[in-house]
Amino acid sequence: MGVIETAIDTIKEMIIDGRLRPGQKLPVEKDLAEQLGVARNTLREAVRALVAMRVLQTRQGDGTYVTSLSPGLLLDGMSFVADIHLDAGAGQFLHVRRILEAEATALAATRIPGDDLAHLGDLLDHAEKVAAHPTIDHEKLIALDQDFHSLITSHCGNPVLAAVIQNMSGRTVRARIWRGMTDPQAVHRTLREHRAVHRALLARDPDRARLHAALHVLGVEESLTGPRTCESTDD
Amino acid sequence: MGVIETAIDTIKEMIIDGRLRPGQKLPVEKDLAEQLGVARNTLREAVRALVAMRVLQTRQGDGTYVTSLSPGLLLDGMSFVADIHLDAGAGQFLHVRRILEAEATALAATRIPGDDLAHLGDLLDHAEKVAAHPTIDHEKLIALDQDFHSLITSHCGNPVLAAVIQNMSGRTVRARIWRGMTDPQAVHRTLREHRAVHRALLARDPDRARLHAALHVLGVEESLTGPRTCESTDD
DNA sequence: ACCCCCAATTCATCCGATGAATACGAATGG
DNA sequence: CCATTCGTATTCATCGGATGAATTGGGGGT
Repeated sequence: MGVIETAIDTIKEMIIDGRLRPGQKLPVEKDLAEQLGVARNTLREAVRALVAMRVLQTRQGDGTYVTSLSPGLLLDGMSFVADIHLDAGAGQFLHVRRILEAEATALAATRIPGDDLAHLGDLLDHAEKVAAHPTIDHEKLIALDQDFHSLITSHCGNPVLAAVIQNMSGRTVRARIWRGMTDPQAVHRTLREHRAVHRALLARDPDRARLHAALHVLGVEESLTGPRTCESTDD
Repeated sequence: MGVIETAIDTIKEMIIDGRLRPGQKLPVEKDLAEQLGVARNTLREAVRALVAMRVLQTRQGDGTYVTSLSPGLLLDGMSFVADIHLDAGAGQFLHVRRILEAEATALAATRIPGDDLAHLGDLLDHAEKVAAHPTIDHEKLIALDQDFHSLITSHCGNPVLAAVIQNMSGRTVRARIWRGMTDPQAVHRTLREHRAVHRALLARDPDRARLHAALHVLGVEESLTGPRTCESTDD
C-alpha cells in the first residue's frame, strides 16, 4: 500500500479510536508529516483526501481541524454519486428514496412540532402561488420542494435517515425532474400530493403519511421512466 | 474558492457532462495541470481527493483513469462514516438498514435464483457448525453473516439499494455487534432468524421475507441499545 | 513464435521556496 | 482602564523542480 494511503488510514484510525476528537486541531503540517514519517507534500495529499470526504477541514493561517463528523455532513458527498447517474440510474436512487422517505414521513407525523407544520403550509401556499403564475419559475419550485421534503424528514428522529434521504436525489437530479415537468398538469399534481402529505401530518396519522409520501415519490419515478397516465391525479 | 477545489469541480463536471467517461484515461499530470492552469502538485491533490471518493484511479507507471463509477463502488466510502459513529449513532445506521433490508429482502424473494437459495442454505449450515463448536470463531461468523446478507440483497434488482444497505453497517460495526454477543443464546437466536428469512425466500413469499428481515435487524438494534428501549433518542 | 531485457513513459514521493490568510500580542488613542 | 489599530508570527496554499518506482512496449536473441 502506498505511503499516502497509509497516512490516510492512520489519521482515520486516530479518529475512530478517539485520539482525534471532533473539533480538535491537528498538529501543524510539518510536525504531523514528521510524526507519520512522510514528506509534507505527501501528508497534504492525505489531508486533502480527508477534506474531500468532510472528515477534516483546513483553514489557511489557522490550522487543520477535525470536523463535527455529523452524519449529515459526512454523507453529503453522496449527492455527487446520484448526480453522476442521472442518465440510467436515477430511478434506482429514487426507489431508495421512496422506501426511506415513506418511513421517515411516518415517523415525522408524531414528532414534527406544530409550528413547523404551519411552516409547511406556508411553503405550499407559496408554491401554489408560483405555479399559478403564467411563467412558472422552476428554480423557485425546486427550492420550495427541497425545503418541504427536508423540513419533514429532518423531524423523523434519525439524523442518519434524514441525511441519506437528502442525498438520494442530488441537486442536479432534482433540477432535471422539475425541468422535465413541462406539463403544468404534472406540476399541479405534485403540489396536490404535497398537500395530501401535509394533511396526513396535520392529522398526526403515520400510516396515511407513509402512503402519501410513497405515492408521491413513486409518481416522480414513473414520470421519469415513461409518460405517466393521469388517472391517479385525483386523490 | 481555492484553486484545488476549482480543479476538483472542473474534473467532476467533465465527468458529469460526459467529456470524461468511465474507464477513460486522463491526460498525463503535466498536461492536465497545464490545461487547468495549476501546478502539478496542486493537480495531484485534486486527483487524490477524487481517488479517495473512488471517482478516479491512478496506476503508477501507467496513468490515471476514470473508474467504472458504479454505485456500489462510489457508495462504499459510506461504511467509514458508519464506523466513526459506532459509539452513539450505530443504532441510527441500523435503523436505516432495517428499513432498506426489509424491502430488499422482499424484492429478492421473487428474484433470487434457485442455486443461490441453495448456497444460502449452505452458508447457514456452515454457520451453525461454527456456532456449535466449543470455542466460537467470531471472525468466521462475521464473514458468513456478511455473505448471507449481501447475497440476498444483491438480488433485489436495484444496485443502489444493495450498495446503501451494504454500507449502512461497516466492517467495524458488524464486528462489534458479533463480538458483543458473548451470550451463545444470542448467537443461536440470530442464526434462527437467518433460517426464518431463508425459509421465506424458499417459499418465494415477499411479505414473510420482509417481516423476518426487519425483525432480524431489529433484534440486532435492541441487542445494542438494551432490550425494550427501542425508542430512538435523538443524538 | 517466444522470451528476456532495456528504455521511455508515468505516477509516487520528496524537497525547498514564496504567497496569502489568520491569530495574537503590542502599541496607540480615548 | 478599555477599545482599536497594526505589525509580526504562525500556518496553510500554491508553486516548481528533482529523484525513485512501476508499468508498458519495442528490440534483440533464441
